[in-house]
Amino acid sequence: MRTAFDSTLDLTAFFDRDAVTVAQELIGATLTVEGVGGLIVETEAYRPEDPASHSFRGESARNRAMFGPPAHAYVYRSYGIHWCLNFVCRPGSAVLIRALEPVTGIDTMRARRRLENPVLLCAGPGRLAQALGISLAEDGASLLEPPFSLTLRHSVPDTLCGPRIGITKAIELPWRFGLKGSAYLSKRFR
DNA sequence: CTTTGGATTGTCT
DNA sequence: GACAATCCAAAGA
Repeated sequence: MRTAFDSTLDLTAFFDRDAVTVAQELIGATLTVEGVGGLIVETEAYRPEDPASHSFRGESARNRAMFGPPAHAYVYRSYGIHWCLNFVCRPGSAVLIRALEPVTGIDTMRARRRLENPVLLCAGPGRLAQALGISLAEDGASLLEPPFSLTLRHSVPDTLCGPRIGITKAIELPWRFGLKGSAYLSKRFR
Protein backbone atom coordinates (compact mmCIF):
# COMPACT_ATOMS: atom_id res chain seq x y z
CA MET A 1 0.00 0.00 0.00
CA ARG A 2 1.20 3.47 -0.89
CA THR A 3 -0.08 6.83 0.10
CA ALA A 4 -2.36 8.08 -2.64
CA PHE A 5 -3.80 11.38 -3.65
CA ASP A 6 -5.66 13.11 -0.83
CA SER A 7 -9.23 12.35 -1.79
CA THR A 8 -10.51 15.19 0.38
CA LEU A 9 -9.34 17.43 -2.47
CA ASP A 10 -11.70 17.78 -5.37
CA LEU A 11 -11.67 15.55 -8.43
CA THR A 12 -10.71 18.38 -10.75
CA ALA A 13 -7.39 18.72 -8.94
CA PHE A 14 -6.95 14.95 -8.94
CA PHE A 15 -7.28 14.81 -12.73
CA ASP A 16 -5.26 17.95 -13.44
CA ARG A 17 -2.02 15.93 -13.27
CA ASP A 18 0.06 13.59 -15.36
CA ALA A 19 -2.11 10.87 -16.94
CA VAL A 20 0.28 8.08 -15.96
CA THR A 21 0.03 9.03 -12.29
CA VAL A 22 -3.73 9.38 -12.50
CA ALA A 23 -4.07 6.03 -14.28
CA GLN A 24 -2.27 4.22 -11.48
CA GLU A 25 -4.11 6.02 -8.68
CA LEU A 26 -7.52 5.29 -10.23
CA ILE A 27 -7.05 1.57 -9.56
CA GLY A 28 -9.47 0.61 -6.82
CA ALA A 29 -11.66 3.71 -7.22
CA THR A 30 -15.43 3.26 -7.41
CA LEU A 31 -17.15 4.33 -10.64
CA THR A 32 -20.89 4.24 -11.23
CA VAL A 33 -23.09 5.58 -14.03
CA GLU A 34 -26.68 6.00 -12.89
CA GLY A 35 -25.88 3.67 -10.03
CA VAL A 36 -24.43 0.95 -12.25
CA GLY A 37 -20.74 0.22 -11.80
CA GLY A 38 -18.03 -1.04 -9.47
CA LEU A 39 -14.29 -0.96 -8.81
CA ILE A 40 -11.88 0.22 -11.49
CA VAL A 41 -9.37 -2.62 -11.92
CA GLU A 42 -7.61 -1.70 -15.18
CA THR A 43 -6.57 1.58 -16.84
CA GLU A 44 -4.25 2.94 -19.51
CA ALA A 45 -2.64 6.37 -19.82
CA TYR A 46 -2.46 8.39 -23.07
CA ARG A 47 -0.51 11.62 -23.42
CA PRO A 48 -0.21 14.35 -26.10
CA GLU A 49 3.37 13.54 -27.10
CA ASP A 50 2.44 9.86 -27.30
CA PRO A 51 2.12 8.48 -30.88
CA ALA A 52 -0.55 6.01 -29.72
CA SER A 53 -2.76 8.79 -28.39
CA HIS A 54 -5.72 10.22 -30.28
CA SER A 55 -4.43 13.66 -29.25
CA PHE A 56 -1.01 13.15 -30.87
CA ARG A 57 -1.87 15.18 -33.99
CA GLY A 58 -3.71 17.90 -32.17
CA GLU A 59 -7.34 18.73 -31.58
CA SER A 60 -10.09 17.42 -33.87
CA ALA A 61 -13.85 16.98 -33.74
CA ARG A 62 -13.49 13.49 -32.30
CA ASN A 63 -10.94 14.20 -29.59
CA ARG A 64 -12.16 17.67 -28.58
CA ALA A 65 -12.99 16.55 -25.03
CA MET A 66 -9.35 15.50 -24.51
CA PHE A 67 -8.38 19.15 -24.81
CA GLY A 68 -11.17 20.38 -22.56
CA PRO A 69 -11.15 20.68 -18.76
CA PRO A 70 -9.94 17.78 -16.60
CA ALA A 71 -12.35 15.49 -14.76
CA HIS A 72 -14.56 15.15 -17.84
CA ALA A 73 -15.36 12.14 -20.02
CA TYR A 74 -13.87 11.49 -23.46
CA VAL A 75 -15.88 8.87 -25.34
CA TYR A 76 -14.87 7.56 -28.77
CA ARG A 77 -16.03 4.87 -31.17
CA SER A 78 -13.66 1.93 -31.45
CA TYR A 79 -13.47 -0.20 -34.60
CA GLY A 80 -16.76 1.32 -35.71
CA ILE A 81 -18.59 -0.84 -33.20
CA HIS A 82 -17.78 -0.18 -29.57
CA TRP A 83 -17.70 2.87 -27.29
CA CYS A 84 -14.73 3.45 -25.02
CA LEU A 85 -14.68 5.65 -21.90
CA ASN A 86 -11.75 7.87 -20.91
CA PHE A 87 -11.22 10.35 -18.10
CA VAL A 88 -9.60 13.59 -19.22
CA CYS A 89 -6.51 14.73 -17.32
CA ARG A 90 -4.30 17.61 -18.42
CA PRO A 91 -4.97 18.94 -21.95
CA GLY A 92 -4.37 16.25 -24.56
CA SER A 93 -4.06 13.49 -21.99
CA ALA A 94 -6.57 10.98 -20.70
CA VAL A 95 -6.98 7.64 -18.95
CA LEU A 96 -8.79 4.81 -20.73
CA ILE A 97 -10.98 2.83 -18.32
CA ARG A 98 -10.39 -0.76 -19.45
CA ALA A 99 -12.01 -2.99 -16.83
CA LEU A 100 -14.27 -2.91 -13.80
CA GLU A 101 -15.19 -5.31 -11.05
CA PRO A 102 -19.00 -5.15 -11.10
CA VAL A 103 -20.53 -4.23 -7.73
CA THR A 104 -23.85 -2.44 -8.22
CA GLY A 105 -26.50 -2.72 -10.94
CA ILE A 106 -25.19 -6.10 -12.03
CA ASP A 107 -28.58 -7.16 -13.37
CA THR A 108 -28.69 -4.02 -15.50
CA MET A 109 -25.25 -4.86 -16.85
CA ARG A 110 -26.35 -8.42 -17.60
CA ALA A 111 -29.37 -7.14 -19.52
CA ARG A 112 -27.32 -4.65 -21.54
CA ARG A 113 -24.62 -7.22 -22.32
CA ARG A 114 -27.00 -10.20 -22.66
CA LEU A 115 -24.51 -12.15 -20.65
CA GLU A 116 -24.64 -13.83 -17.24
CA ASN A 117 -20.95 -14.24 -16.39
CA PRO A 118 -19.95 -11.31 -14.13
CA VAL A 119 -16.27 -11.82 -14.97
CA LEU A 120 -16.91 -10.81 -18.60
CA LEU A 121 -19.39 -7.98 -18.00
CA CYS A 122 -16.76 -5.22 -17.86
CA ALA A 123 -13.50 -6.95 -18.87
CA GLY A 124 -12.40 -4.64 -21.69
CA PRO A 125 -13.16 -1.04 -22.66
CA GLY A 126 -15.93 -1.89 -25.15
CA ARG A 127 -17.63 -4.30 -22.78
CA LEU A 128 -17.37 -1.85 -19.91
CA ALA A 129 -18.96 0.97 -21.90
CA GLN A 130 -21.79 -1.30 -23.00
CA ALA A 131 -22.42 -2.53 -19.44
CA LEU A 132 -22.48 1.03 -18.08
CA GLY A 133 -24.65 2.39 -20.89
CA ILE A 134 -21.95 4.76 -22.17
CA SER A 135 -22.27 6.33 -25.62
CA LEU A 136 -21.42 9.57 -27.40
CA ALA A 137 -24.04 11.25 -25.22
CA GLU A 138 -21.52 11.15 -22.36
CA ASP A 139 -18.66 12.61 -24.42
CA GLY A 140 -17.49 15.80 -22.72
CA ALA A 141 -19.67 15.31 -19.64
CA SER A 142 -18.36 16.23 -16.20
CA LEU A 143 -17.40 13.35 -13.93
CA LEU A 144 -18.48 15.42 -10.91
CA GLU A 145 -22.15 15.33 -11.84
CA PRO A 146 -24.82 12.75 -12.57
CA PRO A 147 -24.99 10.29 -14.15
CA PHE A 148 -21.39 9.83 -13.04
CA SER A 149 -20.22 9.10 -9.53
CA LEU A 150 -16.54 8.61 -8.82
CA THR A 151 -15.09 7.88 -5.39
CA LEU A 152 -11.34 7.64 -4.90
CA ARG A 153 -9.69 5.36 -2.40
CA HIS A 154 -7.70 6.77 0.48
CA SER A 155 -4.84 4.48 -0.43
CA VAL A 156 -4.09 2.75 -3.71
CA PRO A 157 -3.87 -1.06 -3.54
CA ASP A 158 -1.00 -3.05 -5.05
CA THR A 159 -1.02 -2.52 -8.80
CA LEU A 160 0.48 -4.26 -11.79
CA CYS A 161 1.96 -2.38 -14.72
CA GLY A 162 2.79 -3.32 -18.29
CA PRO A 163 2.54 -2.37 -21.99
CA ARG A 164 -0.77 -1.09 -23.32
CA ILE A 165 -3.14 -3.36 -25.24
CA GLY A 166 -4.06 -3.29 -28.92
CA ILE A 167 -1.81 -0.45 -30.08
CA THR A 168 0.88 -0.49 -32.77
CA LYS A 169 2.81 2.65 -31.82
CA ALA A 170 4.80 3.21 -28.62
CA ILE A 171 4.05 -0.39 -27.72
CA GLU A 172 6.87 -0.55 -25.20
CA LEU A 173 5.62 2.12 -22.79
CA PRO A 174 4.41 0.51 -19.52
CA TRP A 175 1.37 2.71 -19.15
CA ARG A 176 -1.23 0.02 -18.45
CA PHE A 177 -2.17 -0.54 -14.81
CA GLY A 178 -4.17 -3.25 -13.09
CA LEU A 179 -5.33 -4.34 -9.67
CA LYS A 180 -3.02 -7.10 -8.50
CA GLY A 181 -4.83 -10.44 -8.20
CA SER A 182 -8.08 -9.20 -9.76
CA ALA A 183 -10.18 -11.74 -11.65
CA TYR A 184 -11.83 -8.97 -13.67
CA LEU A 185 -8.92 -7.83 -15.88
CA SER A 186 -9.32 -7.79 -19.68
CA LYS A 187 -5.98 -9.57 -20.11
CA ARG A 188 -3.22 -10.96 -17.93
CA PHE A 189 -0.21 -8.86 -17.04
CA ARG A 190 3.22 -10.32 -17.68
C1' DC B 1 -10.82 11.94 -54.09
C1' DT B 2 -9.70 6.63 -52.49
C1' DT B 3 -7.57 3.52 -49.38
C1' DT B 4 -6.08 1.99 -45.02
C1' DG B 5 -6.39 0.57 -40.52
C1' DG B 6 -7.69 1.01 -35.62
C1' DA B 7 -6.97 2.49 -27.49
C1' DT B 8 -12.21 -4.30 -29.79
C1' DT B 9 -15.03 -8.22 -29.35
C1' DG B 10 -17.71 -12.40 -30.49
C1' DT B 11 -17.75 -16.50 -33.10
C1' DC B 12 -15.87 -20.16 -35.44
C1' DT B 13 -12.04 -23.70 -36.28
C1' DG C 1 -5.51 -19.00 -33.47
C1' DA C 2 -8.14 -16.64 -37.38
C1' DC C 3 -11.37 -13.41 -38.87
C1' DA C 4 -15.61 -10.62 -39.62
C1' DA C 5 -18.33 -6.74 -38.02
C1' DT C 6 -18.72 -1.61 -39.17
C1' DC C 7 -17.58 3.40 -38.75
C1' DC C 8 -14.67 7.09 -39.68
C1' DA C 9 -10.16 9.60 -39.08
C1' DA C 10 -5.87 9.65 -41.16
C1' DA C 11 -2.92 8.94 -44.89
C1' DG C 12 -2.00 8.50 -49.65
C1' DA C 13 -2.55 9.81 -54.62
